[in-house]
Amino acid sequence: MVANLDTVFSALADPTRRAILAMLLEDDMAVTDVAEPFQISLTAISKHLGILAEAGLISREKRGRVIWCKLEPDAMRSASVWMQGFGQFEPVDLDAFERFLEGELAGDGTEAENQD
Amino acid sequence: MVANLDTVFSALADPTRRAILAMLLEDDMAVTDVAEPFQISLTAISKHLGILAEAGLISREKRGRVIWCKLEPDAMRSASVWMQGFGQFEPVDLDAFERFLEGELAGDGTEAENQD
DNA sequence: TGCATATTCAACCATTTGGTTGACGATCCT
DNA sequence: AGGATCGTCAACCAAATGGTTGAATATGCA
Repeated sequence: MVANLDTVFSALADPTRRAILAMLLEDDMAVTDVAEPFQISLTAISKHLGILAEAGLISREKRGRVIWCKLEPDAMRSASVWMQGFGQFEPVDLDAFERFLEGELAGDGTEAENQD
Repeated sequence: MVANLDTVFSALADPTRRAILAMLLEDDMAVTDVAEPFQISLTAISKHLGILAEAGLISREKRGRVIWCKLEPDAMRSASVWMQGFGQFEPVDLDAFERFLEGELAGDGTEAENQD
């Protein structure tokens, strides 16, 4: 599975997929359970999981009837390295991260401001 | 200009736009000069620059006939913070960054490997 | 065996995306 | 004023994206 910047960034560009990653940060989950909080069909979630797996951001393992989805945080490394070339971002600020996650899960787009 | 994760990540998902950002890392550039190394039309480049500006990743300033494009690296901070919540990535590895940039500018998709 | 559950597949649809071309407004230069 | 240059606009197009529904496959359970 090749994780190139195209597939990683475009996988991360969708809010549903980012929310799924945030959920998987807590624990591994079955496809059905991943789908539970969303309003869209199970098929749509299955497609999102396929895109995340294609990007290397998650892995899927079938045990019995159930496919377990697991976060693969390493896949973000290439993207992270690329971005850090553009500036030294402050060391991880977990409070800021919590706020972002909350904004993400709340589903609106009010995460950050930036001048132009 | 609001820089939310949707617009930032989807702006970064396109290789032409990432190449433009890498060029602007060297110096501010006029639209025509940004377009020069690419095979696509000036109009297409202009649209890419609009998307980058909309995401807050660059700013544009008109001086005379010429519109100068400037990197705004701060816009990546929200995305960087989000990603770092998924794992502690090693401190900036400039050699790795050079390799990524070269891969990007060469235009093929061989930047990184990742298991699945 | 037979039914229920878990997940994907196939076909379809509307919208977005990345590109094109031709015309246009704005600015510089002589 | 008139021509060349810089950049965007408008209209169009093909392909990709994110969603749907209905059917199919695979597994667990009684």
